[in-house]
Amino acid sequence: MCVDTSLKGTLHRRGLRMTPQRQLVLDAVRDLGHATPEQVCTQVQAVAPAVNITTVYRTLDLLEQLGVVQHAHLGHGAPTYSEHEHRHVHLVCHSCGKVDEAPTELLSAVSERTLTERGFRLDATHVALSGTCADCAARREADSDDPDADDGAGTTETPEGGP
Amino acid sequence: MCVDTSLKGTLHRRGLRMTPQRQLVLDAVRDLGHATPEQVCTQVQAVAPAVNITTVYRTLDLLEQLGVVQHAHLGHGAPTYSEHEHRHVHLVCHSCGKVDEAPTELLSAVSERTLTERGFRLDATHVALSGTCADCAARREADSDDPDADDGAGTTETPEGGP
DNA sequence: CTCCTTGCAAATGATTTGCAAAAAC
DNA sequence: GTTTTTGCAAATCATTTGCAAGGAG
Repeated sequence: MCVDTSLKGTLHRRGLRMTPQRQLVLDAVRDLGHATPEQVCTQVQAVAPAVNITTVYRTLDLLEQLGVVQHAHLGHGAPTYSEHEHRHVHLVCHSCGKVDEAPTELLSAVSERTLTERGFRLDATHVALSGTCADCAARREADSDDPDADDGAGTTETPEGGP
Repeated sequence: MCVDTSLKGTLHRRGLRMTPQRQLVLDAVRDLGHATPEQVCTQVQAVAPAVNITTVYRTLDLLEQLGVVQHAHLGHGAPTYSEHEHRHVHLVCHSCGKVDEAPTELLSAVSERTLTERGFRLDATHVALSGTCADCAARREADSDDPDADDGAGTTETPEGGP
């Protein structure tokens, strides 16, 4: 093997240092699949309570620069981190917040089209597709035909029609 | 039958009141196409400097509940608001931050597929597709063609504007 | 006149930064 | 021993909230 894929090797090649915190953060990201910095921190602190959230933020940043992890924006505020190898498209339900994953090839046709028509190179892994998951769609349909009651602030009525 | 589409009418139907601030915020959203609360605020304050950003946030929230505007998450932190009628898919360059728009039908095939395969109802208007725009792709290619290994750690380049 | 809205200031929540102590090499 | 990393606390940024004054119906 010419290329050392271990975290230690990747760090050393850049003159950076291996620390338990860095390994823990990477483990947490791998473990959680896709997680916010806070979730990663919680996971890390389950093993090493002394680890500060600041370190988690810094380490996630570093690991991303190293190409070991990547982040995606799921719609609301929090970015989520996952392994760089673990490429997928996120499907986020904006009703219940559930995050599902789909293969990146789901968007390959779209990707081709944006490239051809606009020269826009779509990055499927950073994409979060918003919508309503099956469960929530069923719940809504059963409840009433309310096409877009976002957070149900008390108003049951939405007079908007089609264009 | 005759649905009053004016802001005043929409408000009155709910027992809410028409104010100059509300009209200004709506005008700004329409004017800007897709804008963050801060950008909306700046636009509004160009006409009425006394309007507070708090009011802008509250008004955008209200207008969204009324179905008059909607927000989309473009990837980084700031949500952007646009008219509900003005439905489009956002194409965000995560290198230069430029926002382009595409017709929603760009995702119709994907939408159908997620619905059939998973019961997931895609909301194309809340979607922001991330990628690299034509200009930035050209710039990168000229620099060096390294599509997968997103190094950039030691280089002078900062791919994301950063908060 | 009554209740909705606004503006201000302070609270909140997430992320960042400066710096001295601790750890890695 | 030298340089990188960490932990803490304070700073920052965007957004929200409480409350009294102001404005719409």
